[in-house]
Amino acid sequence: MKVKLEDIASKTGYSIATVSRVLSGKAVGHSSSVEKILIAARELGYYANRPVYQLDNLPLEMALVTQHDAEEFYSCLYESFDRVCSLSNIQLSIHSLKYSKNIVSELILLSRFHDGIILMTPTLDSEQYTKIEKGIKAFPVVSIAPVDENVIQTITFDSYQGGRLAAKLLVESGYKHFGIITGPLIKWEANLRRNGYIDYLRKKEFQIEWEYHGDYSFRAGGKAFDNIIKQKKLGIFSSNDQMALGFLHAALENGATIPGDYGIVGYDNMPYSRVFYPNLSTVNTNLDELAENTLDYLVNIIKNNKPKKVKSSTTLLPVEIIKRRTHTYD
Amino acid sequence: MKVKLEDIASKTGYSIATVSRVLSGKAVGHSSSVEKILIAARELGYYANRPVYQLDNLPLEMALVTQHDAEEFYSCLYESFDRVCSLSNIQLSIHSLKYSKNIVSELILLSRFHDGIILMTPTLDSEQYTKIEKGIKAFPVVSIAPVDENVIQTITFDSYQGGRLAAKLLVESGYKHFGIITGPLIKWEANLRRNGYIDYLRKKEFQIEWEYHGDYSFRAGGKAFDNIIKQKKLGIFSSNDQMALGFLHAALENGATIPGDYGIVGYDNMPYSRVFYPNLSTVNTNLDELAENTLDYLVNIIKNNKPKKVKSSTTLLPVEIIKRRTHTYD
DNA sequence: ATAAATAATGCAAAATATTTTTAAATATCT
DNA sequence: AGATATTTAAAAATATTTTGCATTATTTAT
Repeated sequence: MKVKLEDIASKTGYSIATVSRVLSGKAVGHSSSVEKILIAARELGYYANRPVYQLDNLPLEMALVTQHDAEEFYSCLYESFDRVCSLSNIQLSIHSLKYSKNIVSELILLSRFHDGIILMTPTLDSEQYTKIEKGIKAFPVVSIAPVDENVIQTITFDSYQGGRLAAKLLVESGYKHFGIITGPLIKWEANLRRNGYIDYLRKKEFQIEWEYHGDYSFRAGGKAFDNIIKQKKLGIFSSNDQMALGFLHAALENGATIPGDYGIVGYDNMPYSRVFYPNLSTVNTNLDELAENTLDYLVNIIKNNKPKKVKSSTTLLPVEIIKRRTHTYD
Repeated sequence: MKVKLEDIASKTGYSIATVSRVLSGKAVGHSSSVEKILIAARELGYYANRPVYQLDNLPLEMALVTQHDAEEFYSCLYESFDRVCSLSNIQLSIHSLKYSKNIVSELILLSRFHDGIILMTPTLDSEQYTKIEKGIKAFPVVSIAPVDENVIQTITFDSYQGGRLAAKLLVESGYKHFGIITGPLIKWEANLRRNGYIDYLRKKEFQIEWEYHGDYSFRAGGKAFDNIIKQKKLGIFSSNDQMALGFLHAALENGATIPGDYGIVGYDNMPYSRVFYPNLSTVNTNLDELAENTLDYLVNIIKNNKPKKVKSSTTLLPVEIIKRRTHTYD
């Protein structure tokens, strides 16, 4: 059912005339009724054929769009966004487009019912982002996954630096031979992490001697171990914690010792990496910071009604290395 | 901006008149235009002031409402629902009301923009469910968390039976003394799991000698260990895997052996419980089955336009025990 | 404390916006 | 070719929003 002024009137107890005046910004003073009516209109999901007069403290509605997987990472990501939103009077909804046939048209639909969209869709390339950008025009969007070209405003972690830090830690620990378990290379951040790792090693005149392409799953970590070269003491960087733990698990099951036979550094610093035995050394990303930055950016665009910049830019949030038990060269 | 027939007309290329006839169900034959127009209306989010004529294969929009936490469980739950929805032409969105001040009014808002709602809000009591029921009237809703009284149609796992199965396993393994790490007792399923456990033990003329009230977090499991009675060989049931793993972790860190000093059985059969060392014995819940049952129920109500039953009922899905490494009496 | 000014509100008429219907044109099928 | 189905443009019917005016409430000035 369509929402009418009548609905807002009966919800608030004012007349239709008053509601009309408030919504069109023609109310003279600033009685509490203005706020009441505007909030009620929001709550009921009122859509007029002209922009409705807005107040600063009205709740915003944001959509977090992902390609969901049964990984701890997503729980943590959602938890951060949920909490940060609750502190900023933002209503968050989460939408997975993992199985979507037509991402652009779904995003356009989402843009009708939200004030802003946060994209966490790492498999999209710049061509698809361009289509999205065209489809939703001036609508406030920000991506929290890196892209190959700068089509959409992006706020994301410095994956390249993360790869470098992992390499640095393993080199400084004393490793001379190196391997990597990558994420799916269709995801741009998996490439960045890999490049950072390889580039640092190259600068130190090392190179990777073993590489396994995983899919971020625990199981892939185990498969990586089945595939490992057994002759050398390898320092290994895994593109996420889950694969690192899978590797660790398989290694221990098969009688290998870590650290000792292998050193391993993960990425994400997920809760379980702290408690899995031996505790995983990893690259920490501060999801709260990501959520705060992202939401601040969107809120700023929305409230100040700024047009989006013509040239999009990328903000890289710093990551840090967490030294635990699995990186040393014993 | 409000969606008008004109928008649908220009999107589909038909005239406003045709769109009007299709939407009001007055189209005579069944040309492909009927479907095209109805789908476009859906995609654009058209809301009329009268019910719009529906087709069987139109996508439905469902809201999964949770009280989100950074636990693996939620990733798994969402993954199941996301996958099952994609197979049934359902658009899923996820909403956390963890920090919501007014759950009822938010659900009413959600009901305006969705065809059905799935509630996973274990902290609500029957009084609050009654308010929800009244607020959304005949709108299709189903709860996947148990409630103390049957206010809303519920499809959930047999938590009580899960507690019984855990007790049975520990008794059959040879334990004579028992403990429990409960979930937050404000959540009804935590009570059911506890009751099932205690009732089975009582029937076998045992009783719990140690109890710790946790909050489902990993950390709570560790705290439970700090609190444990050290004199006896205890069989312990933890209300979820995460606390069981926290207990296990703390036990190993402190030199206890499991199984040996303690036997422990978890609940949920989360991915990590399979790989944590020693592998956790636990109660398995089939989330896919839950998603399928829940969505089937809602789709049936929506498509057949059935009025909801006056008396709500509860469907309990069976759970099964998974015997791994932590329940034996060595 | 009282009068004057200003603000808030509702009713109902007027103005708009949106949808439905009518009548005619065009396409498709037999 | 004739019958039927589909579609449209424009008129008619509805629905929704805005506005003028009167009334009441609140604030400000004296």
